[in-house]
Formats: sequence, structure tokens, C-alpha cells
Amino acid sequence: MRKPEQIGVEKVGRNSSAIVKLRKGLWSPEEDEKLMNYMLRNGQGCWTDIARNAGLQRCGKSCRLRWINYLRPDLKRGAFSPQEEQLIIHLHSILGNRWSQIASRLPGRTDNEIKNFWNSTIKKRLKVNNNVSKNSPNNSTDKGSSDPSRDIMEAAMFISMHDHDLTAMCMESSLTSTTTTSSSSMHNNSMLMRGHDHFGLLPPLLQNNTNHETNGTSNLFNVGMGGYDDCGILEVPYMMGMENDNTNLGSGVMDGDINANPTNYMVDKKSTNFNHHFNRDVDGKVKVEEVVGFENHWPGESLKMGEWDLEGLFASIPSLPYLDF
DNA sequence: AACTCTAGCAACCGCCTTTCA
DNA sequence: CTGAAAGGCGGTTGCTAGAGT
Repeated sequence: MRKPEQIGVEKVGRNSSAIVKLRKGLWSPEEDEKLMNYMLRNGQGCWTDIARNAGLQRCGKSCRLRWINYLRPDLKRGAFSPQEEQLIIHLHSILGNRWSQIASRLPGRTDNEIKNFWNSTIKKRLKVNNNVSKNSPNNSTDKGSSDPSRDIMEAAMFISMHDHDLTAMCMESSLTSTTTTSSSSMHNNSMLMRGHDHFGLLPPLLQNNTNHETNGTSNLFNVGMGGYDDCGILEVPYMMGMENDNTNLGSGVMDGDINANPTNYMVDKKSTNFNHHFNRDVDGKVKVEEVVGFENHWPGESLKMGEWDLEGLFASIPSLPYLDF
């Protein structure tokens, strides 16, 4: 909480030379009421005008933040449900710290709330888990917790922290877990659960849920986001609408079983012209700056995350859940 | 009861992008 | 076209309340 009586100075309005004294710090109930009343009567507009017209000695930014994070009528207060918690972890495994993107998938939750939750709760839990698994050799043969959702969460967090190449798959596996409650059913649909831990990175809890084996072709899971369809075929969305070439939008289907023959998978990936799909837009310009993991294995293809079309991404993954309450 | 520690969270900061005069 | 303002976002700070000692 901030000290309530800080005063700042700010110019107000594009053409205004007016200098007003602005309050900082905690919002008083009176300020909340003013802003709430104004917003309900007039709706959203220019925040600087809102601040002025509502009679608030606050900057527009501050009003916006207060409204979005606290006053909005559709906000859901209170603790995160287990489903929300899982979804946050899932989404974070793909999106990273894009809190607003994550929040847009959780109705009634704000990016700030989710960010705080992640930083205060989930991160800490991960740290504890890491320490436990480091310090306890017995955990390598851990049979897993009795709570499969917890296993998945831990796995997701572990992978998210240790290997970004795997996070996408973890996301996929985790998504499955949101619609199924038993770990056995997870084996059926999820890439991660069906795949092998070629990296030897999966935590014991997750290894317990996989047909774990190791071999020398460890990097073959670098496919970005994807999963198995009903036939067990690996389906890889074309990096989520990263390219603007509408004729190529959709999902590419990799034939072959990557578990059985990962090398073929790599060949198939190339043969479906992923290079084109992933990093070039309609004009042929390099569009995507970096795709997590790819650069390690496709030298010369400089793909980056910054310009992903996330809506396209979500659109191309029908199983990605919204929480709808 | 007094003090310390820490989790939770509201709000600010600073940077980047978008909009507009 | 350009520069300034506004909007948006992620990172960070620092206060409060409650638990622990």
C-alpha cells in the first residue's frame, strides 16, 4: 500500500498547458466512489478527461489502473480456484510473462492480480519443489502425488523454468488435465504424457506419468505448440498465425509417430515447409524474430517470439480453454 | 505483549506502442 | 510527417495484516 497523500504535478490533456496537482498513493473511498459513479454514468473514454471530469486529482493512468484492477463491476474477487491456478500455469508455460494475455483468458481476473499470484505463490512453490527434488535423491523414484493436477502443475512449472523448448508440450499436456481428472486419461491425448523425456529433465512426478526413456535424440521435441489428435498423430499449429499467408493458415499434421521415430519427425517438419510458415509474412519479410528452441536446431533461421499473433495462436488451438464462470 | 518476519497485493515506474493534432 | 500525449503492459516497490517467536 502506498502513502495516501503524495502529491505530484502533471500537465493535463493534449492541448492543455494546465498544471494540476495530482494525488498519488492509496485511493480513498471517496475517490473510488467518484470514479465508479463517473464510469457507470459515462463509460470509458479518455482517461485524462475522466480523471478531470470526475473531479479526481489523479492522473489518467492512475484512474485507468484503479478501474481495471479494482473498481470494474465484472471483477471477481477472492482466491484463485484450482482450475484458474492450473490455467494460469498452462498459459504461462506458453505465453511467459504476458500477463494481460493470460488475464484475457480468465474472466474477472486482472493481469495485476495474476502477476501477483504468480510471483508470490506459484514461483515460491516451484522454488520449494526444486529444492526438495534436489535435496532428496529418493524423489527420483517418486511415485507422484495423489493429486494429478498438482503433478501437472509441478511439471509445467519445472519445464517452464528449465526448458522453454518443452513448455509448449507441457501446456498441451496440461490442457488435457483441465478436462480430465485422472492421470490415466491424460496419457491418451497429451503429447507430453505420450512422449519421452529425451531431455532427462522431467521431474520425477512427471516422469512417473510418462513412458520415460532416454536416447540420444533429445532435441526432437522442439516443435512449439502441438499435440496429438485422436489418431495419435502429432498436430502442430503453424505457429499460431504468425504468418499472414491465409492460404497456409491452419494446422500441419505430422505423420508418423515421433515416439517411435523421432528422426522422421524432424524430416517431416522440414517437408511441410515450416521455414516458410514460421518466419515469413506475406511480403516474404522475416516476421517472427525467434521461436523458442528452434534456433538451437535450425541454424540460420532466426525466429523470435516478439511478433506472434496470439489471437491466431489461440484460434489454432481449439482445445485451449477459457475459464467461463 | 512486543517484536520480527513474511505473504499478499495495491499502486507506481518506466518503457514501448498507438493515436492524434 | 512529426512530435507529444495517451494507452497499455510488465516489473518493481513498499505497505499492511497476520503468523511466528
